Amino acid sequence: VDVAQAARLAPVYALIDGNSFYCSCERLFAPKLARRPVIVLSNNDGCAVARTPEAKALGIAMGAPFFKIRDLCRKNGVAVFSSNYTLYGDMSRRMNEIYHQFAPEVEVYSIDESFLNIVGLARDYTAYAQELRQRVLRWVGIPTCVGIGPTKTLAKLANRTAKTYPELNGVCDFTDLAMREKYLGDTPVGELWGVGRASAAKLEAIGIRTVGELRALPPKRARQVLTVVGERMVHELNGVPCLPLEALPAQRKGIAVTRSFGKAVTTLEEMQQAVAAYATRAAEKLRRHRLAAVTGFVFMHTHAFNGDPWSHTGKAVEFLEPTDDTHELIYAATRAAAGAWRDGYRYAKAGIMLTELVPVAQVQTSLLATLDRERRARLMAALDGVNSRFGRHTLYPAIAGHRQSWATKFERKSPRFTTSWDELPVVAA
DNA sequence: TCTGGGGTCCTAGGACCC
DNA sequence: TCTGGGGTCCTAGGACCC
Repeated sequence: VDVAQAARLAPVYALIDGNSFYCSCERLFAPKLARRPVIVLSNNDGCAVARTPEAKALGIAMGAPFFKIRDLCRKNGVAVFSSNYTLYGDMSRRMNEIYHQFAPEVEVYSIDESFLNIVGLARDYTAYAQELRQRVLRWVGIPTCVGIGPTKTLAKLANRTAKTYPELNGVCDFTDLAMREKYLGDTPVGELWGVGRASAAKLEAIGIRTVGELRALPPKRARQVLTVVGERMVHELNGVPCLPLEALPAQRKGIAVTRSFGKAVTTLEEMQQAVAAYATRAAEKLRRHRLAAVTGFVFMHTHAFNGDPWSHTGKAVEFLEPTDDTHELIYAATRAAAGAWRDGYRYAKAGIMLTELVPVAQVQTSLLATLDRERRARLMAALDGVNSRFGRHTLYPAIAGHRQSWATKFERKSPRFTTSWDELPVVAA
């Protein structure tokens, strides 16, 4: 294959994603669950965020609160897991390694979806995609589907089609006009990538219900109804690419660490402990991305669900110099938490959002700064080094707390089978 | 009498994605 | 008792600049 020549051709996008990805990761290490319904819960064991087809068939909706479906799950033998992001992240990394063997340009779109530009890499794109699926299944163990198209939007639709129609065997190619004719037209417009509830209602109001009808809309009209986003959509549906493959991730614009509490927080001391722990995590993320924060925001709020009085408060944080220093972030965040705190509420959630970020390499230092930045940076490097070698929570600031009464719930979490020596799977033979 | 044109930056809010 | 977290992009309007 002449990769340089292929790159000059109009792109052919392949979108590959894991089937019920989080559930498939759990099944991989629990083969007994192969035919049983499986769901994975959100943080704090709150809602169902991943379901196998067997679980969907029981009527478990995306986002269903777990306490409402607990009985249903027990009666039907549904295997229920907390989110295990370490495990899912590692499986995702392995899958993307394989994608790079199949295509020179790969865009990691989400933890379980990647776009590949496969133009010119095969005579028969469907066969190529099947080969890719087989290798991922054999080497990583995760079942996938692939959608192919001349634009990302069509590849997305093709992927959905591959999942919907079993006779396609997991691959659908929309560079093939006959395939588009056969499967595309009657798809409800709300299924389209980028059309949510609000846009679907606007389209409905002008009599557009299906993808086929939207495709026939004049682009200028689409712009009137759905701004430039709608205009791009119509072009993409007609095979004119407007969304390029982004192989290099763009610089992050914000970093957030926000969590629901496992148990309501009612004292400022606990709140500051939680906020310090979140600031610690935020600082780790900053350093991993080689970014420093200039401004941010600490917030806390109650839950209206159970009749608790409503309170949403927050306070800005600002740094004299951009920083990625854990202790500087903790100091600012705990002070902001004290400023935002109001007595007498049962807080259910808090977080820190860092909003203005600059690359560490471009930090403008202040004449007034008093910190010894170089020593601080060495300390942070040592901290990260220890935690990377011995596990994330080996070394942490005392204020972030050893006993965390408010800690987010993960009561049904599987082991980190592939990333922790203590949690390796045991095989009996 | 005649009163421009073109641009940036910031913010808030809405919408959407996985 | 129990309802997630972390992102991006677009628009409109105001302030400001030359």
